[in-house]
Amino acid sequence: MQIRDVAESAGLPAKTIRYYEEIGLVHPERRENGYRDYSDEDIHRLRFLQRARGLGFSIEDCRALLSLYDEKGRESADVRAIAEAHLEEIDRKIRELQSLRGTLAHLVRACHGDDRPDCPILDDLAGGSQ
Amino acid sequence: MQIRDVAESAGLPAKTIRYYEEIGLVHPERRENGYRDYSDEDIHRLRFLQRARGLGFSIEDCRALLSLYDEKGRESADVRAIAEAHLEEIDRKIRELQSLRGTLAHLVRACHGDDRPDCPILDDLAGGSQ
DNA sequence: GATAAAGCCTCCAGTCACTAGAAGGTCAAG
DNA sequence: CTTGACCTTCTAGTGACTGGAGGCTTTATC
Repeated sequence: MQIRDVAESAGLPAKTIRYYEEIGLVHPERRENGYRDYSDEDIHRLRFLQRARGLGFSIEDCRALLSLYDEKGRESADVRAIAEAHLEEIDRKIRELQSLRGTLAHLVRACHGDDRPDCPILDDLAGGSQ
Repeated sequence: MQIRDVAESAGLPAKTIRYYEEIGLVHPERRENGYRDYSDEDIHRLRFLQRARGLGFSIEDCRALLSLYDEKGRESADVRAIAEAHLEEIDRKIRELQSLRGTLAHLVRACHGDDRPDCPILDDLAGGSQ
């Protein structure tokens, strides 16, 4: 299968697929004319990547997950550890964003938002916690 | 004031302060020896940047906010518009992360996480929604 | 006065995960 | 035989820094 069809079937842009090859996540064959030729196995790996990236795993996480996937005798605990670390990271980000949201929402509420120049948002940014 | 002290007083690494100059957010004077010399005004702007970046505003948002800050006759509505757009962006990110969290937490719960090789996390990544 | 350490300068390269675009080869249809 | 849609490689750009090399200047110590 050539790159265009793989792109459609895996839900990834062709550029991205070439990039994944460059960093060693897939290794498609080449035809005589130099075109990439993807096996079912390659397509499978690309779908795996598409899903894992969609869940926010980093490329390095994906590399680790793929190698665990290749490994027949792996322990599910290893996979779970990666997923749990990622979950914690997500929780940390959510908490951070929520706290940020609180501060900003407070400032937006305080600003009258009309044609007058005085603005609590700028005032806070300029010297808030001094 | 020279860069080291500014860095401490604004809570930004010296490298970052030089970078902000490179992209035109501050314009410190130079001494005879070529060292940067920051005025109170410069330091003020850098603190402003540190706070705004801390609230997650992009550099371009910061540039806009600073120019509104400089502008005596600005309308607070302009500032509020930037802040509100940013708030929506934050809300969008929080929602996305929460949905992602749900999916991932579900997978982690389903995985027994022991020394056996079968693993619902990998199974899902490999062929989840087909 | 000599020297060493700390601090300043510029410039280049790297980060992450792509993405855009240029220049050129290949293939199928009309 | 030409057109147009593919494919290839290569380089450079994104955002917001960060690290490091190589080379001044200043400050502290002997």
